[in-house]
Amino acid sequence: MQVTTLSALADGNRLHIVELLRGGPRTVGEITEKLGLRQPQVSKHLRILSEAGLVEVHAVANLRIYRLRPQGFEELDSWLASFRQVWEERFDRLDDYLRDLQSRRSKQTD
Amino acid sequence: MQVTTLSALADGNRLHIVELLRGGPRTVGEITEKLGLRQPQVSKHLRILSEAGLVEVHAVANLRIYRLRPQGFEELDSWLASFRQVWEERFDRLDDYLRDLQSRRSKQTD
DNA sequence: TCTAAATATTCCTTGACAAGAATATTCAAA
DNA sequence: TTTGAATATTCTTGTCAAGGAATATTTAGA
Repeated sequence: MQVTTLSALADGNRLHIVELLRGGPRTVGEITEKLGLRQPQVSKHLRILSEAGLVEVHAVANLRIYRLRPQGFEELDSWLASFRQVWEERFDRLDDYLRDLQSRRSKQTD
Repeated sequence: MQVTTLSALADGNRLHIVELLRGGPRTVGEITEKLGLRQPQVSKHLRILSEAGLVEVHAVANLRIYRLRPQGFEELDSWLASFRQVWEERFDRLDDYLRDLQSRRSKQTD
């Protein structure tokens, strides 16, 4: 799992941007207005999301239309999926671990 | 979606800890050894993961056994699921958006 | 060509966070 | 009860990232 993807999402404003874009493509100006931020900050956040592969741009005249980029979320999704499998198969291995621990300790005292 | 969850995961060392714990419960000492970090840093990282609800502790004597806490990942999982739905239903709404844009612009020139 | 709108970039300052070092706490065993 | 092992906490320092302000860039239209 890439840290850059998670770092990009680990910010309130960027999370808001992503959730706004879930409703469809948006212009920088629209995002700025909807979130009540200043335009330069929005551009900076979009750059970070873009470098993480989570959004992509489409230029029309002097407008920049941003939209989500599903591939950017895929890695995160399959990473989480791998955990789901672990939990379903052998959810709580604490008991096993405690037994192991017990036997290791009794060996020490041998 | 909680920022604290994502922030907790947005760190290389903590990601490693989580992936190590995917293999089952581990002691602070074991984590320290496996990751080649210093013990205090591991305790600090575990505290952050713990406060984010991603891991939980079980105390045995002077050992602390940490394990993953599935509920902590659930929110992230269902958040991602909500995106999956959006993509499957109406993946690329860029064309629609561009049409809207076009019509809005032509109205301006009227 | 000039202007205004939309967006990106740069520079600066401040706050948060990670690592290091030292120390405190808790527990089992002698 | 003292000691050593396992773990947590505190304090300090350096680094990085976010926001603010100012400015650059691009484009359509007059």
